[in-house]
Amino acid sequence: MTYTIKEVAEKTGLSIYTLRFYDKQGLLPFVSRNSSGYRAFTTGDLQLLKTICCLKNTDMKISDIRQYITYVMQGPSSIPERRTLLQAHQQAILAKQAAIEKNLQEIEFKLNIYTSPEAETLVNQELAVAQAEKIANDLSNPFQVKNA
Amino acid sequence: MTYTIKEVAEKTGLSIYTLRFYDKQGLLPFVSRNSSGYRAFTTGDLQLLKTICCLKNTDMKISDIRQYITYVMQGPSSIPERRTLLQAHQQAILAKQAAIEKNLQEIEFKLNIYTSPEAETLVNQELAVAQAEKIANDLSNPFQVKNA
DNA sequence: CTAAACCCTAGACCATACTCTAGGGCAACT
DNA sequence: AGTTGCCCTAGAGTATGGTCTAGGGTTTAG
Repeated sequence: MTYTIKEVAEKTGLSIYTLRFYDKQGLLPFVSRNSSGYRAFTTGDLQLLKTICCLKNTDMKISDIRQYITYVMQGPSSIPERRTLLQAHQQAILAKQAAIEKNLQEIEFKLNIYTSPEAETLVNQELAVAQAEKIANDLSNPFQVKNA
Repeated sequence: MTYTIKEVAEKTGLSIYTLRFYDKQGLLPFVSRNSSGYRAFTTGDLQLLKTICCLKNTDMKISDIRQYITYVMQGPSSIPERRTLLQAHQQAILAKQAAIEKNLQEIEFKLNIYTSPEAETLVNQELAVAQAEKIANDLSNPFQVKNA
C-alpha cells in the first residue's frame, strides 16, 4: 500500500502545494514515483516526512533539513554528521525555549497589570511619567490627549 | 537625556535598519523627533521598545504589534483591548511551547539512537525495512547503495 | 467514451521581515 | 571651508517559505 499526495496532505496537515514545494527543494528524495509519474508515499516515507515536520516545526531552515535528509539517504556512514547536525539544532531549540519562557513571563507581568483592579491607575502613572519625560527633553507629546 | 538611533540599536541588538523599518511600519509612534528631525528616544521609549521586542521574539506579527501599540497610544481606555490581545498571544505562546517540547523530545529520541553504540545496526535495520517496502510496492530504490 | 477527480511540471506570484542604496542634511573638529 | 560621522527618507532588493496558475496527462465511475 502507498499513499497519494492528497492522502499525505491530509495525514500531515501540510498542503499539497507545500509537499510539492518540499520535493522541489530536495526534502523528499526518498519518495518514489509510480508508472504514471505520480508520487507514491510508503509508510517509511511518512515516517521521514514526520521527522521533516518535526525539524520544520522547530524552525530549522529548509536548507538544513535538506542537509539532514541528504545524510539519511547516504546510509549509516553519515551517522556522525547527522548527530552533529541534530545536536546543534537541539541546542538552538533549548536556547529558543529559554528565550520564549523569559518573554512569556514579561507578557504575563503586563497581563497582571492589565487585569488588576488598579490597572487604570497604573497605566495612567506610566503614561504621566512618559509624557513628563518628553516635555523635560523639549519633545512633542506623541500620546493621545484625553478629551475629558 | 535621550538616545540616538545608533545607541538604541546597540542597546537592543536590533539594527538601525530594523528600527527605522519598525518606525515605518507604525511600531514606534511614541518616538519624538528633535529640532533636526532626528529620532530622540527617551527611557520610556526604550521600555516600550523592549515590549515590542518581547512580542516580536515570541513571533507576534508586526501588524498585531502595531495594533497593541496603537492601543497603548490611546491611553487607559484601551486596557480591555490590550488585555484581550495579550491574552490571545499568551495562549499562542503556550501552544507553541507545548509543540516545541513535543518536537524536542522527538529529536532527542533520534539523537539517542545516533549516540548509542548500536546506532549503525539500528539505522541499517530502518533502512532495510524502508527499502523492502519500496520493492514490495514495485518502486525504485531511492537510497544510496552501499559500495562495499 | 466521456466527465470528474485526480496527478504532474514550470514558473509566476505573494507575504513577511528585513536590508541596503541613493541622495541629501546636520554637527563637530581641524 | 572641509572632512568625518552621524542623521534622514524613499524606495529598491533580498531571503524565506510558501501558494497558485496554466497547460497537460491519468484514472475511474457512469
